[in-house]
Amino acid sequence: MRRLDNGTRLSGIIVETEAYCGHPDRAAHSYNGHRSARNESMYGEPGTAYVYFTYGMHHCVNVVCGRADHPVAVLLRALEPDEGIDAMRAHRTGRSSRALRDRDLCSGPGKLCAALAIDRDLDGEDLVSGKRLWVELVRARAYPASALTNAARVGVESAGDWAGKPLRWYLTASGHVSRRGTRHKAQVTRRPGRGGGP
DNA sequence: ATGACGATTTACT
DNA sequence: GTAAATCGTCATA
Repeated sequence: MRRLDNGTRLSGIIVETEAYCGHPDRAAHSYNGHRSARNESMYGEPGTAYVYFTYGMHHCVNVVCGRADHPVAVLLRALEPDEGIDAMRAHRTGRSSRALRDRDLCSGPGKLCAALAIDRDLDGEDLVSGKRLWVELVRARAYPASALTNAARVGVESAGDWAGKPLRWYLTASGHVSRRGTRHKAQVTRRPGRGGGP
């Protein structure tokens, strides 16, 4: 993923994602066909950015993957910082003067948005041909399916049957994923289906 | 108009 | 481990 922020280039390799599967997915903002000004971009063309604001202080960014009017999207949960690391650190440094390590800059959906200066102003951006924020295929051959871990999504405990579905994907060996150091339920490494995986 | 609640992060015990 | 921070959105009145 790359960002051009007032002339500063910020980029990172996507190492963790989660899928949100539209109408039937109780954890998705588009559950049961919910549609409002907030999530309108989920109903856009595939490749559209869906950026939302949550908990009164954080932004999260998704890549819309379903056809127009099919509100399916993939949440970007972590990046391995690449370009513009100093600028990312500056964006992430809040009150604490303690310097963050590289692996803490983008290891969460809210963190990566702060690091790349992503907010609602970028909601609806075309991530294929956008000039401010876009996704490129990089180093694709370096990661065989066996390098991926497939697990339950984070923060969707109240989503009933959908809470436990293995829709989170991350590079097993990456030191840049979210929730390091916390134990989670049994994870199953699987071969991704068509279009699956980060 | 009012109240509850987040696809989270951070600080603190 | 638990709790606070902080506000747009949505359901209810």
